[in-house]
Order: sequence, then C-alpha cells, then structure tokens
Amino acid sequence: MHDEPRGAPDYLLDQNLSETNQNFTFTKAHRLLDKKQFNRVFQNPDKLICTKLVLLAVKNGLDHPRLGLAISKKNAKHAVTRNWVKRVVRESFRLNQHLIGSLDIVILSRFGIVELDSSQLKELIDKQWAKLTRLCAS
RNA sequence: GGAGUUGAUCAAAGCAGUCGCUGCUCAAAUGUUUGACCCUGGUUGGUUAAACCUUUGGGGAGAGGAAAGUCCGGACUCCAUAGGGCAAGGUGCCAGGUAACGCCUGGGAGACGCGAGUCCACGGCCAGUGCCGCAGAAAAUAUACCGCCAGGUUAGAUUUUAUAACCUGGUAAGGGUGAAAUGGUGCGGUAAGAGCGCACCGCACUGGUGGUAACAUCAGUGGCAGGGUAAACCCCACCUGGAGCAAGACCAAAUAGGGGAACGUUAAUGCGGCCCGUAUAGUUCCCGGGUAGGUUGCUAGAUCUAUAUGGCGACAUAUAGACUAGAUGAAUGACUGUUCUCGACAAAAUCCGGCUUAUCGAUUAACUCCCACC
RNA sequence: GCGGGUGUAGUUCAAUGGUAGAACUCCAGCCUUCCAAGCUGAUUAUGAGGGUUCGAUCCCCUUCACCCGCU
Repeated sequence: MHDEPRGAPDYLLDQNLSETNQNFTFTKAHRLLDKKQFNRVFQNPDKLICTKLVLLAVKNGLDHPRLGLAISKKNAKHAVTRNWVKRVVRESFRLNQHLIGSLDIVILSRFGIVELDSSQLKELIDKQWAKLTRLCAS
C-alpha cells in the first residue's frame, strides 16, 4: 500500500473519482466534530455489535466517511489504554477509508477490550469495515 | 571484598526506513474580501498591495517523575478595595528559609540501631467541665476489704503465756483486681509502720553558667507536690472572606428591551454561617418566548542552564546564555528490518511550590560496620 | 477538568469510645399426606492499611471503590 502514487490533492480526487489517485490522510474533515453530528448518528443508526465493540453508522451524503470515538472510562480504566484504543482504531480507519462508503460512524467500546493486544484489536477492526459497508448497502 | 545508610541524575529499550497526526515558520498556487490605479458615460473588466480560507512543498518542535490522588499552599479571574466583631475551621518544641504552606533546612527532647543514620500531631489536665465499662475496699475529695500492731471486754483456762469473738485506736509495709492504685532501691527506726530520718535515683522550686531560643549543665532548698485522657469539650499563641479557567472577557447572530401579580427605602439583593458596615436601584413569582456558536484567557515563568559570592544548610544575590507541548470529541501512532539485558508505573487540559501514593531498572557521590593484606 | 458526598450480615437500615442489633433472605428442625403460611433454632458483617487510646464502627492520617453536581 505504500507504493500508491501520491501527489494528487483531494479536490482533484473528488472531481474524477479515480481509484488510482488515493491518499491516506486523516484530517478534521474525516471526524465528527460536535455534539450535533454525534447526535445525528445516535438517532437512528445501523448497529453492528461484536464482543468487544459496537459500531453505529448512518449515511452522510458526503464523498467520504467520518469517524467518531466514544471509549468510556468504565471499560478502559487508564488514560493510556483509552488513547491506545483510539489510536489503533484511527489507524485502521485511515488505511481502510476508501473501502467504506459515505457513512458517519461512531465506535463504542465494550467490556473486555483491554484484554486484547494490539494486533488482535487491529485484526478485529479491519474485519468490521467490510461488514458495515454490506450492512448499510442492503 | 562483603553488608548497609543517605542523596543526585537518567528512564515511551536502541538504531535505520516508509506512511500518518497537532501547532509554528518559509515559499508557491487557486479562491474570497478590502484599498489604490487604468479603460469606460456607467456596469462588466484589467493591474497591483494587504488580510483570510484551502491545497502543495521545505524546515523545525511535540507528555511525566510522578503528568495521578486532589491532601495542603499560592498566582490569576469575578464577587466590593477584601473591611470590623462573633461563630466555624486549621496549625502547635525552638530558630531560620520561602510568594505562601500542614512544605523545607538546622538545632533540642524522646524512641530505635554496634554505627553511618532513621522515626517522631512534640503547647497546656495545680482555668474550668466531662469520661474512665467489667473487676476491685477504693478510679480521684482518697479510702480501710483481707492483713499487721496496741489497748479493753467476754469466752476458755488452776495461773501465766497463748487462742477465739467483739469493740476502740494506730498503720499504708504486705495481699488480691485492673490498662492505670498517691515516688523507687537499700539502711536506720518503730508496738506495727510510715520521707519519720539518711544515701543514691526520680520530681518540684530558686540561683549560677552556656546558648538568639527550645534546652543542657552545676549548686542549693523542699521532703513529695500528685492517676490517665486535650487525634474529649476547652484554654493559650498564630493563621484563614467566598467561589473557581465549566473563573472571566470579547465578537457574531438572535431577541420579548413583553404582559400580569406581589414586596419594597425601618426594605430587597450582592453578602452561600450570623451581625455591623458598605455598594447597587429595583427584587420575587406566574404566563409566554428563547437556549447556540466562535475567539480569547493559553502559556516567557516565584522559568531553566552555567559560573561566582554569602550562608553549616534550606536558600538568597549577581553575571552570561536559552525559549522548551498548548490540544478542544481532544494531537506522539502504525508497519518493515535489525540489536540486546526483551523494556516498570503510567498521558498534559489555567499555571506554579510541596506532600502522598504507584514503579522495571541504570549510573554516580559521600559516609558507616565487618573481614583480609600492606 | 473543578467541586462535593458515601462505604456496617446476601438486601434495607440502627448503634454516647466499653460483648455490633432489627427486619426480610438463606439453612436446619417442628407442624402438614405434600407445599405454602406459622413456630423454634442457627449462620453470616464494620472496604483496606496505619496511628491516638487501657480499649476504636465511632477520633485522626493514607489508600481503594462507588455516587452526585457544574459545559
């Protein structure tokens, strides 16, 4: 994936929708920023629940997906582990963003997420993106 | 060489590469706005400058010793400039340091250790009050249960001695209870005893010496004050106004800046313990309406590093140099290769000074004890 | 982030510094053909670690867990 050609800015990508001119940035445009945007997702979402995570998704009408995280203090006690979960999820989102449709996604943690190690969590999340896209397309 | 004591410094394991995140800075491009100029009757338009948004490229920076707990103390902001009294709370050997402290340094008393050293909420129950369960004679004005001793009466007895019971008096040595019982040991003394007397120890008072002081030490006097508890009320000395960056300020947008009722200058609110004092000119309830963001505060400071001087030290002063996170659903990660000893506790959120708690280790300085050798 | 509060049997609550108690629950027995109800009996606790005190649920310190308020 590191051999992808680079240099094409986003506004060009938006114009011709080329599959070859992808890049893998993660800016504020790719996040849910305020309470309104979060509430919109919590209103009427498509849910995908597995043992350690809950994913909520809703279509957003933009050209790219957006991500929001809600990792509670109850499930991940220390700030270090909360930050670790967020970073792994964000990294996976960044690398897989072009496989996901135009969705607003909120990810919640469930009990036991601390027991996973870094590679297990990454593998788990990588699987969820494809499932989620199929769920929302149907 | 071994065993220890006290500090100081470091600590995302290190190196290389690719992708990515948040500020800062430089350059370029597109766009928007504003100003000036040009063409023109006017508009459109063109040139140039500045600011802003977005994108691209380059450079550089980017979690801790505890960032934690929120246990103390400050800065800062608003309430009134932070006032007076009472209440409430805190601190508590002495001297110093500090912006301040419940912190730190040095010294003293006490306890522990062979020692280097360590620990220590360490004012006052002869100002007053309260409490001390059970047990015990008695738990605070001391008292007299068992004892011990003397005298008397009665019983018994040939008589005396001795014995038993009762009464009166003396005693605080001995006994048992308890966490705690009115100085300890020894000698003298006595009917038995007792600081009744003496020696030593302890205690209290007075004076001298050393020390800024806490205190230490010496001499004399008194014969002995008087239980514990103040992290019980309390007394004494000192300190403390309240709320907290979700404090507060500004901008844009929107508006209801409305209607009704009640209270009211001897009053209401600020003033969130109470009163005084003081400031403001309204305040409260009901109906109805609205609810929403952005910027700033936000990191240059009781700052850090080095040197010199003063001080036992905490620390202070002077000179030179450095700029070292500032996010806002919240930034430090992922992957690949490689090396080793296979990597603890753990993430800034206004900022500092401490304390406490968690913690794999590494380096280093000073000192103590033991063993061996010279 | 800032500021408050609470920890006692399995549950809900009491308890001047002096043997931690009540109700419900659970268990055993009695009663009943059996179950329920009733009666009798028994088990079970001061979040943890220190300190003050002769003696701490209580007073003080540290720590852990939980709850609440403020955009």
